[in-house]
Amino acid sequence: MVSIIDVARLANVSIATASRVLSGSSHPVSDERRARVLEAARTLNYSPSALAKAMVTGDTNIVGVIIGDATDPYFATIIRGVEDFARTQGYLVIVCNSDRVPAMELRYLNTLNDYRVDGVIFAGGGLIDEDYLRAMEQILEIFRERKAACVSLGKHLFPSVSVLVDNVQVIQEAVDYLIGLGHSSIAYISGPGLLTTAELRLNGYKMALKRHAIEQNPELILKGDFTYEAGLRAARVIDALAKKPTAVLASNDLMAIGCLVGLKELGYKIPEDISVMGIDDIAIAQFVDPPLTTVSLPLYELGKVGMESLIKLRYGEMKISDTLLLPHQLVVRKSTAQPRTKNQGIEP
Amino acid sequence: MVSIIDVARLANVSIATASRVLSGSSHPVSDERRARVLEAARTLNYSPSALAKAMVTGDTNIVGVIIGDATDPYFATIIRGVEDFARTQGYLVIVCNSDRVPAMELRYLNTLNDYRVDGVIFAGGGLIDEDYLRAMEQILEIFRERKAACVSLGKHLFPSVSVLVDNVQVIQEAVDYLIGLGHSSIAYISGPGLLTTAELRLNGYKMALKRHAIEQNPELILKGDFTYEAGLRAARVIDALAKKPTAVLASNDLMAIGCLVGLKELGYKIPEDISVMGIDDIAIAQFVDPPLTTVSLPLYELGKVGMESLIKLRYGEMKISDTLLLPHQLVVRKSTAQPRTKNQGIEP
DNA sequence: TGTCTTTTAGAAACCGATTGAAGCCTCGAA
DNA sequence: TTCGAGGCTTCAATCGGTTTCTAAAAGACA
Repeated sequence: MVSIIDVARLANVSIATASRVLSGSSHPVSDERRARVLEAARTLNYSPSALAKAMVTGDTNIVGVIIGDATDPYFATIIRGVEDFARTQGYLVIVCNSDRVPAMELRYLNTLNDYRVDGVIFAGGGLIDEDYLRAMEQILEIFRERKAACVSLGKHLFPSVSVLVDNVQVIQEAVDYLIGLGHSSIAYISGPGLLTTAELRLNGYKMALKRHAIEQNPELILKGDFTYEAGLRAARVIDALAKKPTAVLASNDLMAIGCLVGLKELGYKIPEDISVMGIDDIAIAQFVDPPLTTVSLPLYELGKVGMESLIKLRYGEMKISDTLLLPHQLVVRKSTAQPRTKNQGIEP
Repeated sequence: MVSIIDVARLANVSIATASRVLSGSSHPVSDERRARVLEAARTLNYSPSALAKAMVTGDTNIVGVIIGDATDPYFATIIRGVEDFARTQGYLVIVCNSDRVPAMELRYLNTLNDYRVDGVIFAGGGLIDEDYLRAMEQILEIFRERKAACVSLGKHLFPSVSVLVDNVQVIQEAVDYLIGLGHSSIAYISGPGLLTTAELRLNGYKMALKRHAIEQNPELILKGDFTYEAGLRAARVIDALAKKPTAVLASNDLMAIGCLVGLKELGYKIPEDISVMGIDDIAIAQFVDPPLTTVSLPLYELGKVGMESLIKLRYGEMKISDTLLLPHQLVVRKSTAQPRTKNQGIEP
């Protein structure tokens, strides 16, 4: 591999001079020597070692992104946002699929620290787990000492810049919309209990019902895990219910779609027999039949702004305690409608 | 940041000894000193610099993956396969969204080379472009000199280990299946012309027709670009045709789904009025209505085997000229059926 | 001509590891 | 007593850059 030494030798200048020309230093170099260095670099096909540079300057221009699963459109869109912005700023992105397993996240974080990444972005909601949090705070302390940035795109229980959507509000608007349509028996498919996102969204559901003075029915709160299959299972549970709801709100689109497909297979007409609604507005949502009513979250933007915040945090233009809130929007499609008979779900 | 020097000092041993126990060298170290080093590393919260290590050993344990777009389920699945296997082998994965723009790919490759990645994986088909190829071969020559591996998951026109599916065969089986159903007027939505994958698939279509002695109708070959929107447009073109086909084969699922949705909007019943079929079997394919008949490609496996090959290539267990062929499988769902009236599409 | 700036060049330290070669004990054999 | 062999340790070179600090050359001015 050709090094800066070879370039310097060929150009007949010192290593220092070669470095200054090649790295765009502000230190003055005569035009004549500058040209010689550039010429030498070109003929030798010189490629400066980013590793060596990182060792001395202290920053790698690499960031890590911890996601649940790249095949989940939710995370895929976030990644794209992160990477697009990272590229424009000269950063490279390492993607880490943790499947939301605490031990996996911690292992990744240690490895990323070994590589001295300039920062880490946590996509998706935070894990609620004592041991995890303790370990997390310890490793993040090391990051902080290194002045590596920590950004999370969702509520996390450790210190980090947060780029958020108002999850409680998101669900409340969804429930408001369904109630506005005339529904009062609304099933809810929740996310996994140990995720902040799931907890917030469930709270939103409960608060919205309370605000409308609708009594909570524990039977209508179904446990899910944000996967398509969970939605399918929920459909079967709903089908087996004595008093069926007139609408189902899933806490993410993947489950909503699973539920929609499951209900259709069981003979329900959507939205005539039952309305189905999701959250997120992933790309698939518009392709299913009927197209899914949902709340659009700024997934791509979340990634982009997250990456932007990471850089600002590094340059001292933001504080670790800063929080950004991004807007969401209700998207009405065809999977929701007025209930066939008013209150049909409540009165047996 | 605490370095190995600090650990050595605290353990009261030389740096060399500290390095030997910390890096798992085979060089003998007495149990007593070994224990002291381990203890010191733990109390200091020592995190070995992977950068420094990479500088001296020459390998970074980082690989780059060049994809079109992370939000395309096709690439997302491949990435997941790559990353899952990479992790088990101690590699980190840098994801590069090139949108298949030649200049973007080249830029990424240069950057990845600056970081001295151990190898690069090209996901998806190769670009057909003279200038691109020339530049590509030049930069890949540098990779080769560094003994960095180059693997492509699809046919590329530069030297690399290839992990492939038989694209021609895939399409032929799809066409065979449609013809077996009784179709003889089959529209085809192609991919972008400058992609090997698109070219191969189109050839497969033409060869299959020829084999069945069906005359090619240029009107039925529609230009697409592998996006959902291209499928929508194709639906409108088909609708405007005087002699309508009885089946549409899209060269990927995204376009098939676009076409399916588009045709439904135009009032066609699928599959009664017209059969629609895709290629890839991305996850969405089973959620659309009707579920899409397609050919399942081993996307995850492609990524996994690709990463595996990269490592084998590095260790001399494979040659750059090696090619692996992975199996595909026809998946019949509900979007295809016998044509309503035999030969309706051919006789006006 | 001598002195004082201003430019520009280069020598050398440093980032944090790995590793080949050399050195030091200790023990057993001659 | 001397020598050789093994087992551990350590020294120091190395990877490929950046940057501080010193110094030389050139120009300005009296």
